[in-house]
Amino acid sequence: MPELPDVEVYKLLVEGSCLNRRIARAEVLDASMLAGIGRDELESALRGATISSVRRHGKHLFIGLGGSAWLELHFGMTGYLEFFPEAGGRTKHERLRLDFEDTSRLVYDCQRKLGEIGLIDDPETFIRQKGLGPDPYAGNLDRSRFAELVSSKRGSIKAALMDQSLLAGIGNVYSDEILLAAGLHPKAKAAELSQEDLTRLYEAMGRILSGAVERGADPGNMPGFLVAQRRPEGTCPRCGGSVQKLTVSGRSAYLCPRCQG
DNA sequence: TTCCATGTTCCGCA
DNA sequence: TTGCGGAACATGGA
Repeated sequence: MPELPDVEVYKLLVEGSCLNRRIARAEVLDASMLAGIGRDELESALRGATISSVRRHGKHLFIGLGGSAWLELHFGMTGYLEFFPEAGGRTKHERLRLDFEDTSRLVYDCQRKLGEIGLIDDPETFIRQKGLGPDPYAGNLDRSRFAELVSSKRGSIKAALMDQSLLAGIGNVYSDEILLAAGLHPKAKAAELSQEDLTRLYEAMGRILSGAVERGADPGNMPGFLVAQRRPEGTCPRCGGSVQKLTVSGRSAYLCPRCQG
């Protein structure tokens, strides 16, 4: 589920397990996922590099390779990272494998291949070129700026939250979580929200994103969240009522009609 | 077999 | 100009 909280968890994983490790061997297992670089070029850029830092903006992860190069990862709908302390760890749909000198291994897996693997010089430039909006995690975006951005959109509030050029990192699942926590209907017009609505929304966003990261963004370990109820017969984690499914701006939206009337 | 899926991008149409 | 619906991408589970 690679939205902001998931990618933040991957960032913490790489920071906790790969920092200062030197890559002995890099293997691209599916070159069709590479963006703007060839297999040989990427593998040789990775080989011998030491992981020096990790950054995240929205749904993008940037792994510093020392010097001025960064490995850039996007996870599409099905991508994830897994770290293996021992040699030989495998996952089902490996697309990139980094073997460190101490035989530990980091695998990028992406079943549906809708993600992206790239090599960039500078995250700031990349973010600008992609046209990504500010990242709303952990106080990176203040309330008044958030209100200004959201109010500037003409469409639904759900579409606004998911617009990566407005705010980077919120996708379909977390937009639903945030709207339930704020008690706002996904089809409400962004530009028509009151200051009180915007404040509730901002605070709900902060709580949901931080809460999800604290729980490892694991749907099986997120009591009080809507994520496990995205199904027929799902019940609202706040009031116990039935969850409703709608299509909003082309995506499936789950909501509680009672809490989000 | 058909429908659906956490993302992004492009096209046509309001 | 903005936004929406639909399709495409690639793959697999229900």
